[in-house]
Amino acid sequence: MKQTIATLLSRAIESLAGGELPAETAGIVPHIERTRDPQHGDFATNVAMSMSRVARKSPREIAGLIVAALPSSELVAGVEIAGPGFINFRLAPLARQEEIRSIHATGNAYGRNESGEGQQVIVEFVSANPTGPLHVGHGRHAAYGATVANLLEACGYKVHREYYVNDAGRQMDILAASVWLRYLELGGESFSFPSNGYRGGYVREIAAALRERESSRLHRSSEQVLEGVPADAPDGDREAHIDGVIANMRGLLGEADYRIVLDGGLAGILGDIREDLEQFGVTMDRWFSERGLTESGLVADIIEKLRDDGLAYEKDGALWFRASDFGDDKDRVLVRENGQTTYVASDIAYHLDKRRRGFDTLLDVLGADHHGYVARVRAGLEALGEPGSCLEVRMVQFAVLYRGGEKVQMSTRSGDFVTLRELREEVGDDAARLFYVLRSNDQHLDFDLELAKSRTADNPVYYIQYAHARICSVFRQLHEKDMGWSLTAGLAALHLLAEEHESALMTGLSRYPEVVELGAANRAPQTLVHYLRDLAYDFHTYYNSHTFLVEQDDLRSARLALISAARIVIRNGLALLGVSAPESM
RNA sequence: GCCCCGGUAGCUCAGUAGGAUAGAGCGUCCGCCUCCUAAGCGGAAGGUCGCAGGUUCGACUCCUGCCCGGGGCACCA
Repeated sequence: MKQTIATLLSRAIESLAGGELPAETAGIVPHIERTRDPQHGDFATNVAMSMSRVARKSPREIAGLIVAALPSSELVAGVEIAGPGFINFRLAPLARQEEIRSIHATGNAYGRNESGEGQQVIVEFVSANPTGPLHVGHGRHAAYGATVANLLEACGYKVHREYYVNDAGRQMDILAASVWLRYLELGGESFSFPSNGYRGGYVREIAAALRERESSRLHRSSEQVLEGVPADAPDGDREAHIDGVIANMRGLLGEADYRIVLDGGLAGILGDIREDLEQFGVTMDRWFSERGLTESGLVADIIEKLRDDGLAYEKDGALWFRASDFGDDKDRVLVRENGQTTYVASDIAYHLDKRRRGFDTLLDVLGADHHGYVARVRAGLEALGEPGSCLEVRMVQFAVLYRGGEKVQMSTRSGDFVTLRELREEVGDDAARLFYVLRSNDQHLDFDLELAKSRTADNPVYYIQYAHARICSVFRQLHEKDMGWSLTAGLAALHLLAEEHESALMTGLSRYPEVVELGAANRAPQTLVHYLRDLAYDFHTYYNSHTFLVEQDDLRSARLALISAARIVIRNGLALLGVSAPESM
């Protein structure tokens, strides 16, 4: 619909450019928006005001020229110049009727568009360290990333969803040690568990599975494990303590068996995360292993390249990347004094790999606490000859759970944190998916558990779903009352729908494609949620003021054609959000 | 100290490239079920868009400074 107006305007401007308006105005793409006040019609453009400087004419004068040059259209009922130079368009009822026909004709594809022009975008999100189950913060990343990916896909982008698995580094060694120690406990050993180890119940489960597979083959005595290990906190140093345990473990088991324990822990946790996400409606196209990046030699390659290009230097026994030459605050270590590469090196290699796989846009969804990471990865990409602008980062602020006005405490220590799985079980997947994207990603989220569970109008999930269920219910009533209807007849009789509530609902429906496009362009799923709430409102008001199942055949069919169009749009919108559209509630 | 996010109605938040009289939900107050689901609908009250400058025909929106809240500034990831 908006497109129709855009086309008319462009034609008018083209015909004027080089004549009554300067030639430069030909290329101007008019900005068109919905009016806020119905008195101003349906759409408005400020194009006359924005070109007044170039055209050296007053906005109202330009508006007059454009309006005069506008091709006539049966979809536009009126055009007027208002205020400082707005051009307002009032749509003919036919335009809204055509949109309802279009909804029925395109069905599940209604709202999809090609604004993405087939650009390849990789959306990396969640990417939580595989050291334990996902918690509620990751849930927001999952819901946000998945919804943005869905929106982009609906706009014709080629989307790839990816989870970067940090399966290298010290925290994996700590995980391996934690699993092994629990395994030893199951074999009858007793000792105090390292304060720095992973204490969650899931570690015991993984240890039990390891026991199942390996029996007592990997058993060693606690004396052997703790031999020469510095004391743990509070008396000693917890880091030194766990490192000592890890070192002994590697020595006692040998590298192959050490790897068996570590991989068992990794596989157990990743399996859990994957299942959790899939049940949450979030499916990754690929789980990209950090370790694989090192093993393939890419990390070594980029380090060598940077060194060869003079973009890395030795200092204090480490190898530093000149990140500050590329806009970062300071230079970054690529290779530590101990010879190990850093996560910065892996991250740069990883993002270069994304580019090599052909992605135009690298969209990273990161926690607010990772914003410092952006400058160094971008610096790395630029140093390797890639445009820094290909990296787009969206921050997700923290989510805080509330239960009846009380903040729910979350602590990652001691393993009593609230997991995503617990949240999903408590409020349900639909409520969780929608609540997570209810607010802008830039905004801290207060997640009210009681509200998410409540079955009242306050709860946007139920409010929207209820509109869908109600429409389905009307069709069930239709059959119970033994009345009939015909979509063809209904679409032919749409001109009968002249009530205020009816045109409001039609206008609401016709906005959907614009909302999808805008939501994708701004990576802003909350736009879609707010829209669906408004649309549900338009429906509920209509429902309350008019009976659909009337005796008059053509009117009944027209109304049912309208509400079934609403059903299609609600269903499509909820699908993008990953929320179900129940037929009854 | 530097960097990132936020500050809009009592509360939680929207606000599309700078546009016309700043919106929604909740809460508060007043109404509506012999009728397709009251998980709903109608109405009312409620604002110095953190503060101060600047840019222009026009600023919640852009720029500068300041105040408040959250987060980050590792040879951890």
